[in-house]
Amino acid sequence: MKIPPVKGTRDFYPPQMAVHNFINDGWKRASIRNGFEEYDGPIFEYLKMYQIKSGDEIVDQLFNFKDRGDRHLAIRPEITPTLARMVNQQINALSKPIKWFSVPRLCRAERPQKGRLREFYQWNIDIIGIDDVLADAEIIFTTIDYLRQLGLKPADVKAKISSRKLLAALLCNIGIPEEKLDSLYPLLDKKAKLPADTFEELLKENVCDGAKVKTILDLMSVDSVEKISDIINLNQEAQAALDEIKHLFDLLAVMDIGEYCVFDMSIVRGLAYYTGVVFEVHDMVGDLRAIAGGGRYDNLLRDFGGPAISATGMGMGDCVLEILLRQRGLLKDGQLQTRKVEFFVAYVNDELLKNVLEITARLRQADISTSFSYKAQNLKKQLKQAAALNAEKCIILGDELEQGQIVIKDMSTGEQSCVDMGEFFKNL
RNA sequence: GUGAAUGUAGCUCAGUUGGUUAGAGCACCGGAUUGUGGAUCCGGGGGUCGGGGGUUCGAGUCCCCUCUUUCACCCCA
Repeated sequence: MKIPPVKGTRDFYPPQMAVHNFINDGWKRASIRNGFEEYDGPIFEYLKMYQIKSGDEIVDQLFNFKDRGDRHLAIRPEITPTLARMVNQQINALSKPIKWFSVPRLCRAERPQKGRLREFYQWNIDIIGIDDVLADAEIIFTTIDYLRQLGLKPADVKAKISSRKLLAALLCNIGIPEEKLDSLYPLLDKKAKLPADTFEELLKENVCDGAKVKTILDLMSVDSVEKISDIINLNQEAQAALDEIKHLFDLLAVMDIGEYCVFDMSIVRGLAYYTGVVFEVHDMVGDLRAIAGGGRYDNLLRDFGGPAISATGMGMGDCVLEILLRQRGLLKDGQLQTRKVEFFVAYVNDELLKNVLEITARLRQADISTSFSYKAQNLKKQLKQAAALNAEKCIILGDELEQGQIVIKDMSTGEQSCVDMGEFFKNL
């Protein structure tokens, strides 16, 4: 009986594994050079953990099950709750700020579509304990630092940045009641996705005031922080939020990623728990879903039973990223080697197999990758196999061995020389 | 969860209005007088045509159901 792979999962054959490692290694290097430490947690947690942050509706969006002790568990759909739990558990022992990263494998029980599978990897970086846009700037910088290092230019990707705090203050400023905000956010978040007239229609239904709708529409389409004060008179709270985001853009410019960053009021993020700066990284050419998203979530640790400590972070999945890199020609099939040995030991007859094994074992003990043929096929075959393994050099064992000599052949130049075996090992 | 499209060798696809033992390229394996590689040539293995049911003398081809994949919606942590 043939069993197919599960819907929305991927098999990583060596070439795909090479791609995965390429992405994963880049994430790790970017994290480390930006001063983050790696952590990880279990791949399943109590189901309840995910309900705290996302509500009960989340349950059928994730893989959940009961263990034999009747505990309701779920495979992690995100790692932020685990991070909150881990940090809370040792909050007094951890030196601040906490700058941690992780590349968890996550599962969500959704129907797969372009750039979204049911199992994927997501790079997460978080800074906990810094209530300053400087930390948000660090998060955005690290995100862009990685993308830029891959070869993506400002014309390819942009971080669209806004602020929940600013949005809330502005909406209150124009007279939207505070209790209405939570229902308004998901609608505003859809602005880019809906046709302009549909969006306006829905906004009218929600706000029921023509003048306010007009102001909101004007606000949502501003492309720079400066223009906001042209549209409405700012109260103190809104002014403070505005100054904060201005400051953030100053910092980003100083860090030399200004070209990659734009202010965009329509970035709202669906989730309720964001409290300050929010951002999404988007592809500027195609119509891919967001490459990365993040923001400040100052209440989350408290919601998980810890102290009120501010936090800000970012998540980037591997699916959209891979599509983007392929579209831009920054990742090509066959570009990444899956096979590579330094030495391939060839031999001309079966009596020499012992010598082959001896030499191979010695090289491997010296941490030099080495392979050989399991059959003493003709030399042509063996060199062909060596080439297929991307061997740098071949050692050829033949009659010369009687004088303690081996032939070393450089596979890229084709040059070969006869050397004394003792000398060879001495010079390794 | 809703809707649409798709499914023939490992991969990319041919397959005539239903008609004999279902084909190609690439890949894989093996050979071309056994001590020199990525080429070329020759040969080989491999498919219950996604699965099940139906119509028919006869189904890869037509009908129904189901599964997969893809795309969009919902959602997007």
